[in-house]
Amino acid sequence: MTVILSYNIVWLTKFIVFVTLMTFLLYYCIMEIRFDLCKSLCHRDPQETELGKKMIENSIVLIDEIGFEAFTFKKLAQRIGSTEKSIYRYFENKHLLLVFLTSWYWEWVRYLIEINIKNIESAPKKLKIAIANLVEATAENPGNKYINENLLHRLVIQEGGKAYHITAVDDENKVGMYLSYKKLVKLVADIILEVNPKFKYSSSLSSNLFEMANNQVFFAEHIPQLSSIASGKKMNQDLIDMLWHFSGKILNQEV
Amino acid sequence: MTVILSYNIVWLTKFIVFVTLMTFLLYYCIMEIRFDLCKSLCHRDPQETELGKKMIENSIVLIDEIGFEAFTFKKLAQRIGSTEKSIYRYFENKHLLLVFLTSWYWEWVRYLIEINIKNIESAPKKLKIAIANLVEATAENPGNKYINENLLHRLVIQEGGKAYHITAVDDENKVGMYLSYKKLVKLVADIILEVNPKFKYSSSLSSNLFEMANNQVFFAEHIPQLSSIASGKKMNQDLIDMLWHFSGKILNQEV
DNA sequence: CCAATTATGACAGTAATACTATCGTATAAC
DNA sequence: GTTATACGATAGTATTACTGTCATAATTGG
Repeated sequence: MTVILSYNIVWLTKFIVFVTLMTFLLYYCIMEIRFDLCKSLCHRDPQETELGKKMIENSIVLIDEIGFEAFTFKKLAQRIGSTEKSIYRYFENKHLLLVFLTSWYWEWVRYLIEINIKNIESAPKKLKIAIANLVEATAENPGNKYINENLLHRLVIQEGGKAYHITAVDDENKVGMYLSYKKLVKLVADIILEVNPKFKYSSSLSSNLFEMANNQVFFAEHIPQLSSIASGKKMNQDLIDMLWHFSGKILNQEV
Repeated sequence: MTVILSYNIVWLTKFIVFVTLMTFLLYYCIMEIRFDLCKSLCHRDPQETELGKKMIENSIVLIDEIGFEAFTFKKLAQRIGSTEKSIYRYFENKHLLLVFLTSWYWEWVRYLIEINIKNIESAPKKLKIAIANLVEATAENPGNKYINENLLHRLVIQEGGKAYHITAVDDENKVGMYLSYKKLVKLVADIILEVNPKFKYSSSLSSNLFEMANNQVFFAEHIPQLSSIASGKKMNQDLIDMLWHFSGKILNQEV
């Protein structure tokens, strides 16, 4: 009897170890959120290979460190112990890598907003959640093992506009390269219309919330005279309050 | 008597010709508005020489044609029949040329707003004029013989953000490179405070008016799903109406 | 009006950038 | 066990973003 019991305990232990390992494995999988981005963005999807993930992970760090202008595929290759050519097999050029990164970021923000408003009835509450998420897309839970959302957000604040402020903007738009941003802006524009169905400028207010949020953080941190928000611990909350104040006034919603 | 009269007529004619010529000369001088920009922006002030003016005039056209990324001093030199080296004697690099051009533009907008609100008493009217001027800085009167303000405005809409979205933003800010933009934002922020002295976010609303105006034009023309404004003949008026509507709501001013 | 200074053009040169091409090997797929 | 493919290694090219030198033209000062 004691022998059988001890056998059972051994198997139970083994089972528990197995379940724990599977949980970690599952967690590992969940921790690697993958987004279906526009096919034109890359030759090969970097989310599907180890090398590709290394490129994503380290390009974010490197661009954040030295800025997009100084960033080159050669430097990235050196950092991940690969070659320029291998990176070119994934991305046609560094500009498309930037569009990939910003698209991934906007997908991530949309994903966050969507899960957070899922069970919310009140439209103003939805808008409040959307604003909070677009300002602090990183704080709550890290969504990905190899993508540092905090850094990525900083990157989008610093370099995001360069993704579409280019000569070929019309061609790139035609093949759907800015779809992630458009879908996000539409999501929030629809919430805005829920709050005030008669409002004429839902798309402009929506896109301006995103642009203004990032811009005001940039100003607060680098050209403070251009912003009423001060950088520091309270910055994000102050920014959320301001965006919410503006939206409330514009949409005739008393808060 | 007739002889004396005819003599008088000859002198009168000469006088008229002289006055006309002087008027043209004066007009010529007025047509070349010069702004005192930050000394760090250029080695030699291009506004003071023929070659420098050629650089300004043609860099605007060239950047508008091929985009800032593809723009090089070599191409500009070829276009004006000069050499790379000569351009480097005026500007350290193409980035500083861009900062120079955008600064000139912001000085020009501030100049326009200031002369147009000079004799206005009502603060809301001042704000309305400011908004109209920041959207249509070009329409009324061309301010400069060698600078095409229309093109320059398009350039600022397309490439303006790149002037400060750089790694060295803090250093450049320290030496006063963005002073023109700061002064303009301050001018409008003060008008906003005149409209509503209790308003907490005057700087942010002011900078956002400028950023939003340019951004929404860019979206309207290139990624229309991101804007409620449609490109075309009515675009500018629609944009003015929207900015005025937003400002009015935010500042509790019924329009 | 001449001397001195300064601005420009002509030409050369360099390190880095933004790619493209070829080839051998390792690895995964069928 | 062959075949496809992914990757690394190496080489090469046109262009970019500058810097340096020198002769000449234009402007300024006395």
